[in-house]
Amino acid sequence: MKEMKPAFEHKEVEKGKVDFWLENHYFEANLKENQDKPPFSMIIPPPNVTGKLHLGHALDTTIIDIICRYKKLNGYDVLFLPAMDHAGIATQAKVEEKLAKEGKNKYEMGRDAFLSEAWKWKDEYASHIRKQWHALGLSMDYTKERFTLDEKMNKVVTLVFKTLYDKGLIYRGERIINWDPVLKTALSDVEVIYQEDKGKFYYFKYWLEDKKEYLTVATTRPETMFGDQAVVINSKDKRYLKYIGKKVINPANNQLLEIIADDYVDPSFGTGVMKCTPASDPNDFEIAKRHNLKMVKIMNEDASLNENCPSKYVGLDRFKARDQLVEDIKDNGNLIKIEEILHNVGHSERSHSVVEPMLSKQWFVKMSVLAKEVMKIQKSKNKTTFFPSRFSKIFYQWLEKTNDWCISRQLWWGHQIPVYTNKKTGKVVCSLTPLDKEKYEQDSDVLDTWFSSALAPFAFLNWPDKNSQLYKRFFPLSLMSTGYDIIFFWVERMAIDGVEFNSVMPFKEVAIHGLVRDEKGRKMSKTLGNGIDPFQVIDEYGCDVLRYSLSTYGTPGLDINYSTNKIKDSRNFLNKIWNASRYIIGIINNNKPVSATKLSFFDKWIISRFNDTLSNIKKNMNKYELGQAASYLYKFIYDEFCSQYLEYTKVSLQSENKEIVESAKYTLYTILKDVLLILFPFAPFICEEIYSYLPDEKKSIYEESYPTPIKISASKNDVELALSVSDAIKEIRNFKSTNLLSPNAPISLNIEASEKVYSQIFPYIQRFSFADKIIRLDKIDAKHFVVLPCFKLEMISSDTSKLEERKKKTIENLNNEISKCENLLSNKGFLAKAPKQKIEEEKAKYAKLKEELNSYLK
RNA sequence: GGGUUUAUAGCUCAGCUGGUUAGAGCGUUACCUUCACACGGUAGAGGUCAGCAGUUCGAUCCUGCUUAAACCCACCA
Repeated sequence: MKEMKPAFEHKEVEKGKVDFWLENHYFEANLKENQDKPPFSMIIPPPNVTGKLHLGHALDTTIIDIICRYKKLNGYDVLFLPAMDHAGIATQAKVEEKLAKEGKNKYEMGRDAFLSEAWKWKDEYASHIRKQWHALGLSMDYTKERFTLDEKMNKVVTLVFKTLYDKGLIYRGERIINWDPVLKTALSDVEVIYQEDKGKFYYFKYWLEDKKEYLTVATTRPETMFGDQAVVINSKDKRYLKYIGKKVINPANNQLLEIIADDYVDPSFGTGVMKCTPASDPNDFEIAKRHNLKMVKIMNEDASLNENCPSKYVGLDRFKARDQLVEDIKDNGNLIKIEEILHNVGHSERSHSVVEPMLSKQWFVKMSVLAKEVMKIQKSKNKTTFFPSRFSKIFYQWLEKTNDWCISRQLWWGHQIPVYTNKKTGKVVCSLTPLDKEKYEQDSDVLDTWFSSALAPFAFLNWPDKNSQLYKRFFPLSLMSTGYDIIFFWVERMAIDGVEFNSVMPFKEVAIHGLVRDEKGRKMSKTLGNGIDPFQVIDEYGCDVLRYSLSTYGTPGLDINYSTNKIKDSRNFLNKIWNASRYIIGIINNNKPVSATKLSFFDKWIISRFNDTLSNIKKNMNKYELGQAASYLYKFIYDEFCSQYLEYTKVSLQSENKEIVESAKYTLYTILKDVLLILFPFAPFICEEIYSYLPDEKKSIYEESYPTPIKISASKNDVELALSVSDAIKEIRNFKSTNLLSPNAPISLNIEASEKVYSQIFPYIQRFSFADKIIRLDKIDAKHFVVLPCFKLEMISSDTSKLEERKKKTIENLNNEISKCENLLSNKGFLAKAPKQKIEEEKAKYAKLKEELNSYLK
């Protein structure tokens, strides 16, 4: 028989475990032998194939893995499906970056050659990610891995696109979109991050034609003045009414602009006079539509100025052009002032460049129509439940006001839009299959990455094949677990497509978690250098420690401040379990105890504590309150099982009565095994390892099922006796400590108890008090003693001052409590209105306190 | 402007639909190299539950306001 090491050594424990689980198909769903089990399904939020997984991924996947393992132990046929996301923009940017280092350029290479480079990249990173999944101990069904850009997915995407297109829910239109001038693509609204930037507010003179008067117009983006088509005032703004219909000179290019009235303008903002640049601002665009203004684009794809601007500026970058123009206007005497301001500026989520609102022809999904269906379901009893519930509101409110979704991207890496234009006739066709390249030209754009990941809950289960085993058995998903940061990106869109194509929400429940931050609550970032690499934690402390520390120190929906402190705490805890197990396994000595005919009161006490703990843990696991569940487990294992029970069994194990010894062994063994099963979802490696040392058990802890309450009832007397002994030992230790006596200093004790009680408690008191003399009395006749539920204890000492203090304090506390009770019980309102049970409890408490106090005063 | 969250021990956080002597870990003090564990043990110290009102027999918990912090959405040129 192999021996357990004296400390938990993670590398040795983890070695070969994942392979062992894989070989035995423990991660696989939908196996024949599990067909009669109820299904439970989740998918991983597919990580981007752009690089290493970070701590956020580790948190996300650990939570899901814990839930899946828990469900599996509880008799479910669990599908935990792995997948990766092609991450259009992000991956293309990385591949381009890599090519640039090699001196290559995508335009020179051409689309096909570039895509083959991208696929190489994908293959490389996908294999990295798979290794990392294993390192994280994720029990996903690796035989069912999916990728958002594989061929099967392309068919689904095309079908979904065409269906929506035919229904008129996808359309092409020319509108102001968010343009990323670095990546040279359109972005959706959610891909734009607004942040408060320092900027300048420039005030210019717009002279009237007669050059006698001017209007003051302020702008933050002077370079857009080349696209100005009008100057706008509010029709109720008396200051400017007289100018309506007149013309002013654009100081940027000397063109005449008509002064028009539109109620969009806020008279109280700035000067109340606004310039209108229809092709560079969404609000100006709307005004222009109302007034039939021309829409002149003034920028190229890279946000340099185009030929619609004076030749001096053509080709200049927007910010250089801005400075140049301001200089030039200043030289002409038309600059009034420049104000420093803080304003919200949109940045690209990927390139971080300043987003340029720009007129552009793009593809859109009509969200309002689709969102309504989801809202309808969310108001019905078929709604998806959110944990914590407040996210349901956030989810719903977004649906209420979401704008159309810009889904086309000017990239190559992604699902190409299945729309073709007849080269001769110009007729536009959406087709499920590619059309003849001679006759048709396919739209060169690809779809937003989220367009495909939105289909994941059903597409990954082989939809549209509705007869597919996976789809039939596992859709809708039982639970979706993800961070609150991608509710809008992903959860909303999954709901929208899920409902449109399946008529039900694609997941029954959603559990939202927070983000991982550093110990001071700051975001982890490269620039701050405060990031923690999960794989370094695994290397140093082990996967179980990472998993335990990530999943148990947080509250659902709130951010977790992660620190080495938490890592070490987790390591210490797991080491504690390791050692307790080592101790128990040593006692068991390869003979599985089977009978419990003579349980001691401590055995019964720990069993009742275990049953309570189990019930609390289950309650919280079922609400996905992992931290809460783990804290019940921690308290039980550390304080009750290890610190107390394990110590107390040292008495019963030495008994000459074999039944008593066997019963203690039985209790130790049974609880150890059950505790391992409860801990297993959190820390699978160490639990599987310890389990392998248990005699006569199954091949793997994976073949066990979740613990049920241990069917041995403890009476109130057993529990009180256990608590009395615990308290007595604590009192003695406290006495020694406060008197600066060493813990094993001899002491003489008198105990007032019945013969029966005394015989039960004596061996415990003796062993843990190191008493050299204990005498049982019918009545303690001393000044200083301690009152316990089952007996009284007198510590004999030459210096009783500390005992006196202690007793005084105890009596004081009792008196405080008693007066609280008295106040409550004499309160007429309380007696009239409080629930009867509460009143009874309070009376009982009062009686007990009073009795205890009397015992001291007698 | 709209919305959400947070405020509990020196630090990081629990407190499970209102009644507890308000808890844990780290840190800290004293003691212990006791035969599972120094990645340990024992015993302590440490809290006006941000503030003010209200509801209630009773509020850390519910409501309102105030203060402080974080986040999300929308956005004014």
